[in-house]
Amino acid sequence: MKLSKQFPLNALRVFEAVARLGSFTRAGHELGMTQTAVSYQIKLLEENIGAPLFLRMPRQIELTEAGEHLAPRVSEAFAILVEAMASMRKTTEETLTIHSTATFAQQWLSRYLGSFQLEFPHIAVRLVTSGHIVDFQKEAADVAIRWGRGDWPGLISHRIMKLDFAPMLSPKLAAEIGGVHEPEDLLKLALISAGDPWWAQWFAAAGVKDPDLSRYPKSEFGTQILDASIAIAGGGVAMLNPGHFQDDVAAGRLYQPFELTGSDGRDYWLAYPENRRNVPKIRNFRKWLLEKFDVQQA
Amino acid sequence: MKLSKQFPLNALRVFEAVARLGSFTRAGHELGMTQTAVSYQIKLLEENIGAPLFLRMPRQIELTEAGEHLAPRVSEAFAILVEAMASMRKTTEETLTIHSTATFAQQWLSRYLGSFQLEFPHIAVRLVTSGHIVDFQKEAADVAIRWGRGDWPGLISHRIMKLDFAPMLSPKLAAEIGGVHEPEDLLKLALISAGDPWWAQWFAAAGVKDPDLSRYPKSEFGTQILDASIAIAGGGVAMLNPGHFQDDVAAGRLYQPFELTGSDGRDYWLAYPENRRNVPKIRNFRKWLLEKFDVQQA
DNA sequence: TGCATCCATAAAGAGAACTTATCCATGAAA
DNA sequence: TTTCATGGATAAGTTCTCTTTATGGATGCA
Repeated sequence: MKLSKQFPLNALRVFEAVARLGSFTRAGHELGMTQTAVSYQIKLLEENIGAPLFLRMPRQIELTEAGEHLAPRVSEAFAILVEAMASMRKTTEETLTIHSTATFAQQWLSRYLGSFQLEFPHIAVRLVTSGHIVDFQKEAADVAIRWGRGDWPGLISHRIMKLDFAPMLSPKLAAEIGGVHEPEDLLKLALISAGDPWWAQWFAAAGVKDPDLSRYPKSEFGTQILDASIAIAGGGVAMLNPGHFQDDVAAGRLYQPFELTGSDGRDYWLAYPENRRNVPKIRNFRKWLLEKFDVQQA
Repeated sequence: MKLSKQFPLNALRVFEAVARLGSFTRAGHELGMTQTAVSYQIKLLEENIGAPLFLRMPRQIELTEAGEHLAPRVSEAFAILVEAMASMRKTTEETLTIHSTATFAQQWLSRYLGSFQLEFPHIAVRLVTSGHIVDFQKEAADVAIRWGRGDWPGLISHRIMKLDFAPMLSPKLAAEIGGVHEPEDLLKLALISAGDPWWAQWFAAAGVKDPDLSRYPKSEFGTQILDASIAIAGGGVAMLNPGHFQDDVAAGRLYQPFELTGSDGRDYWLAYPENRRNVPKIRNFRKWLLEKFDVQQA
């Protein structure tokens, strides 16, 4: 179906109002234009069709046969458009799409999102976890939780969590080797995702010279969640973000032998497009999230 | 349902084309506008909705979830509008509404209209007979057959038949009184619609002095058809337009004793609004009608 | 590496649509 | 009957949306 540029959409909109209100003047009033403009549009439409749509009586107008035929179809079509646009606006206003790293989603969001829903029951949340960094141009995302340096152009970023890391293992495994007292003790155990640069960085910070990490398998699992699962199962020592695994530590599933944490200068950030900072659902989410992390807000 | 002036109808039209063709450039081409204009309209719509409708990939675009949701509704609505307008145009282009006097409709149009339908099979004819003079402003009429002086402002008028009149009666009735030889003979018979000024006018033209028409009943029947029926039934002499009753004369039902006809300067005219003279159905009807009456055409 | 394709942006221009001012016709009220 | 209020039509001038022109950036293809 082709809709040429000269299809009189505006005139039809005006016609709909006039047909419904039975008056040029009233229609103009509703549409926020003068009676003259209404008259002009109706004339345009009548010329386009080639037949009068209204009978001009002294102090009133009446639909002609043609107008009587056209009116219901026009209002039906416009009703569909209005309804479609309304539902569109509603869903975009009321569903918040969060892109997040898998780890953050699982270890943090999944636990606390409930309180957000309670606080903002009319906002539906769609949580999308993806490995790659979100491009707001290309994905229908409202906000993203990323890690990095927070210097993304066009985005507003709030640091929500320091991304530091420390070795963690199951208390049982630690006991098996008579406890972990010195950083070097860790080298007796399997290092999970040993290829991760965080290992070398942490050992360097701990003053361990030449830990020879090359003798461990180089496999990497990509998400801390997996590393953590292995560690909890006693499969070795994982390099994890303590902030994410406080619960497991508290429950005795994981044990962090050293306070020392490493950091590569990258942290967790909440980010969203600068030009959408005032969209209510985004503002609400930002406020809620930053409060949870006790971040000073502007 | 209210459709405010800023409801983005144009943008929706553009959106429909883009969604269907999958390209700003192609949509612009179809709509007869540049890619830039399409881009502008889509952006407008996206701002109005508050969510992107297309994912901008390097060399292609893709509907977002939102766009995917909106597109079918929009095309449905526009399909209804297009269909309604098309059927509207079609019926107004293809049905010709003729307003006519009852006499002309019955005595002339009803007999010859068939040949018009044969010649223009795609034009449907609606024939409306009405006593009052048609106001093209107030009635959905395309053409009118009227009698008068042809000097109606805003209308184009073609004289199609002289409106003259002559006494007519049934041959049988004429024989009963030994034939009608002199105008005075008519006064022996009942004069139908004797109050009609045409009687006085005709007798004056015939040189009959003081016919004393007041002794006849003053009843008038309004249409020549009725007068004619009475005359055919032998109920008296009627003052009729010979042009309308040629067939009855030929068939021996009526008899016109004198060649002399009266006229009050008013004739039958085909009339239609000046500004619609080039509407095809009107042009076709005018040509056909004037040919039937051998009228010189411009 | 160069060319073609496709969309985005900025600035300037065109033209449709709107407003102001005025008129006309009619019905109701004085 | 005259006057006033209502509702629409018309003409001319103006506004402002939409469009185009010009340009740039990104990507895929040869």
